[in-house]
Amino acid sequence: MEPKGSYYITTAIAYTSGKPHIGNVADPVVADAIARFKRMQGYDVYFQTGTDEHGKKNEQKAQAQGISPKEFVDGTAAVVKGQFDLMNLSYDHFIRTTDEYHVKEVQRIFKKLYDQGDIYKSAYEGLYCDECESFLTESQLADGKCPDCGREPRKEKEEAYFFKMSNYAQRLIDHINAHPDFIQPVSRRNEMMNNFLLPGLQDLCVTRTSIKWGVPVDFDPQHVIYVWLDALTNYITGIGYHCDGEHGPLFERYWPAALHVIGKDITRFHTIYWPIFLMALGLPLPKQVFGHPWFMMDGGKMSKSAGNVLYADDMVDVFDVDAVRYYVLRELPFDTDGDVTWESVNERTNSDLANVLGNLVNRTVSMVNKYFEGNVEDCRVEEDCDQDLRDVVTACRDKAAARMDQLHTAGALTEIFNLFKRCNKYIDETAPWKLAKDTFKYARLSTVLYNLVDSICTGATLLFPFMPDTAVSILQQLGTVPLPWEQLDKPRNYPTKGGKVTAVPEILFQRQEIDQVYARLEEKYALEKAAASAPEPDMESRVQLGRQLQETLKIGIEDFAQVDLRVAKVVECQPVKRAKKLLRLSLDDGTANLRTVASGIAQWYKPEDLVGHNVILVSNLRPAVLCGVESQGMILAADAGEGVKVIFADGIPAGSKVR
RNA sequence: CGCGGGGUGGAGCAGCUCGGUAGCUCGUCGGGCUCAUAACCCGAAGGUCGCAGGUUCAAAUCCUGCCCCCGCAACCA
Repeated sequence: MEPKGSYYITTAIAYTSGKPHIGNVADPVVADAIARFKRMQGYDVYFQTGTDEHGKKNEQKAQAQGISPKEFVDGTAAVVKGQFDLMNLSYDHFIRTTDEYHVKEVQRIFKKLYDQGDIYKSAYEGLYCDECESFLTESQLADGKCPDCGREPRKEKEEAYFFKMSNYAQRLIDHINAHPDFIQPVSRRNEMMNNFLLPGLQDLCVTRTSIKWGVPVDFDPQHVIYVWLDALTNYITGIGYHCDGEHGPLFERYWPAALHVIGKDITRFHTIYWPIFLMALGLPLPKQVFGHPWFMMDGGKMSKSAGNVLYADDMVDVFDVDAVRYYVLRELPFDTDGDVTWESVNERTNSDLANVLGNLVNRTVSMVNKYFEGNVEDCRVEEDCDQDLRDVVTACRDKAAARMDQLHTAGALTEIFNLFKRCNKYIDETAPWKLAKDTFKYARLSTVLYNLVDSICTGATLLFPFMPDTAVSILQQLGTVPLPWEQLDKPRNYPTKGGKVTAVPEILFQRQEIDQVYARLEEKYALEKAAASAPEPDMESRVQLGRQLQETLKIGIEDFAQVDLRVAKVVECQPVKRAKKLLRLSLDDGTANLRTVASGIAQWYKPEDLVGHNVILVSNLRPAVLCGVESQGMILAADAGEGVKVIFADGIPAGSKVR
């Protein structure tokens, strides 16, 4: 494949104040799909993401937890990285603004800009809240009071360094006018021009003295470099920029960046301040900045306080990584904010992934096995509709690429799914099951299945940048590997003789009813809540427990094997009359008959707490009569300090043997 | 008059830069098929394109006015 040049793509670095939600992982996911697509096309791609770790908020949160800021951000950076990795991101470098090389370089950049007169020392004047130790803007005020603590702010002056934006404003305006694609989508460009550039750019305050957790100005250490000069520069420090001009090889190879993918709220910083910083450093500007819109939930902005936050890991738990990636790439709107709901995620997963794609692969593999024992061969017995199918398939690559060039991941996915839909239609048109009834038509039948498998290979390869695991799984089932880019606009890439599909089709995405989705969520939240409320035993009790365990009689595996443990579902539950402690449970133990068990847990559980849950049953215990109830077994529970906790086995089918 | 974005069949969106048959997905209804994950394929119903004016042979699209919703603080892309 011919090399097509370098392509450096970055996401905004994530602020490490807590666990990122689905909106926060949206831009890395979009960037990942673009990066993977460009790689597939033969570009020399470098993909960087990371975390922004300095600032007051982290300082405060660390203090509240009684740990150092670094300890705090080490923890949250790991959480962020965990979520990113969960989403299967193919970044080449994960930068942290606390990385030493970054900190050092930020200091050098600051010094350089100061020495050349772009940064000057002055005083920041504004409303200051003593309680919160922070400056407030007019728009932040709630009834003239501090929005956090409700106190009256006072006028305050703070010594600070400023960046002289006016030096470069006109150059930037000219650049934006000369490069209409620089800011995407265009609506953002108008906003920047009308609001900030044309009215006259204010100088930007680039240091604070009220913050300690940050990069200190090395020649004036009571000043800490404020967020933008620290955070934005990650895009160059991460690939080895050096102020003295002795850049690392990556910098020479990849700068200027092809694309910064960011959320729309920080468009201003990426399309005004960042380009100006770069001009001041004498560096070329990134080619494009994409300020994507947001996911809304229930029509409002996602926020923890409103309780309408969706987290990637929850979504991955209920659906699947690739389903979540698909949803983000398919539904994250390009120009205006869009809603995300569990219903819509479920709908997309069912209709596009399970029905259209999953079922297509499934029925194709099944038919190849059923009619040809897994062997695919192109007998070239063609009919008219074959060419139409091929036209759609071979045109798909360039259509998808065109959409990707516009950064429309949704559009590209629509093109790819049109290919899969065309395949489903082709099956209907050719009706292989009818051909199979006539021995004379086997050559035609074979051709039809070949065309199908061949088409799906092309579709699956194109799908790879968006849903890597799924693409690979499909290709594996078809007994092949991803195709090279330059083959994708041609038919018959699948080996025309001797191709073989897997013997048993694998379900790619399982359909779920929305009730099941909610049930799984509730279960998950309940488990998390229980886990969070379970206190960790202290050291003393750990030692004591260790002694107890040593003293208990050792038994052999054969002894344990005599106990038959089974998962059973509680179908009914009521208190036992005349008994304070007993509940009478009716259990489905996987047999045709319900089993009655009396359990001494009435103090800790109400009947409705148990019904519908699965528990673990000792099924071969000799029956006993308790308070007039014949108990045919017992269920497992743990003495958990104050109370007793039943051991649930939800999600495991009734009757399963525990061992 | 702070700035910006939006209002298109039941739901969610595209179309608007460069006026000319109103498109997609889901849902609903009817039909087909049985290889397949109750799936797949075909067809139908359903829209005064927020309201009122204007420009034009022609406006969802351009212009003006008005109404409504949402961002521009905080945890947050």
